[in-house]
Amino acid sequence: MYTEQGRGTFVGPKSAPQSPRRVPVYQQIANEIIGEIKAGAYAPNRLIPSEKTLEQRFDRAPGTIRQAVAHMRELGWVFTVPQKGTYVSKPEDWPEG
Amino acid sequence: MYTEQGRGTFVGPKSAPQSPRRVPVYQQIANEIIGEIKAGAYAPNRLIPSEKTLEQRFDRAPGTIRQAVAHMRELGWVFTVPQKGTYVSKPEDWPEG
DNA sequence: GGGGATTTGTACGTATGTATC
DNA sequence: TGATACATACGTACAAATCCC
Repeated sequence: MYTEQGRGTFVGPKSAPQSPRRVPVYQQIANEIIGEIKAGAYAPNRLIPSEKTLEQRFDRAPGTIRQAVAHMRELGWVFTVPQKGTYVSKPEDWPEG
Repeated sequence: MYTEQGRGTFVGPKSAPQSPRRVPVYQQIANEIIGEIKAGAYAPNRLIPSEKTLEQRFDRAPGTIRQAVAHMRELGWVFTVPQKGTYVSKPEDWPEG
């Protein structure tokens, strides 16, 4: 049973047996970079590769790369300083820990 | 004096006399809709116009409208249910109050 | 159940602006 | 000055979930 704001309360699983639902490309890219951050490839307060560089590495359109970076930003893994670059957040700002 | 995470601490104004910096179109659109929400044009837990409708109303590209909606979402004015639409948040979730 | 319309989500590619170095 | 880097804005296409007959 769950509630959807403004629509009422419903009974039953929200999406059947949790459909596998494909993972968007931008999330796959984000996950890969996050893995590298956790592995220590990019240190806290240090720049990750530029969006341009990531475009080439993943061979994806600018918008897709921007979405990936935005996703990591929302999760707290990185922060961006305009016209400078995107930095790895302090570990205490990382999710689940 | 101010600090930029990862770069150090600096003295002086960050951008001279705080340049007026133009307001992006997506924020202008968001501000206009937020004004209408505050004015009661769209009630809490009710749908705001679809992105398609907003495109026509503001005569802007889809991406710009999506950014405007995303902006309102980040600020807490609305929430989106995929494939259903974007709803006005409960007033207690609105910013500054 | 079927089919179509609606609506948001994802992804592409391009151009230009603006701040930083 | 020039190169780099992110921000904004445009337009297009298709996917996927929902809703309404």
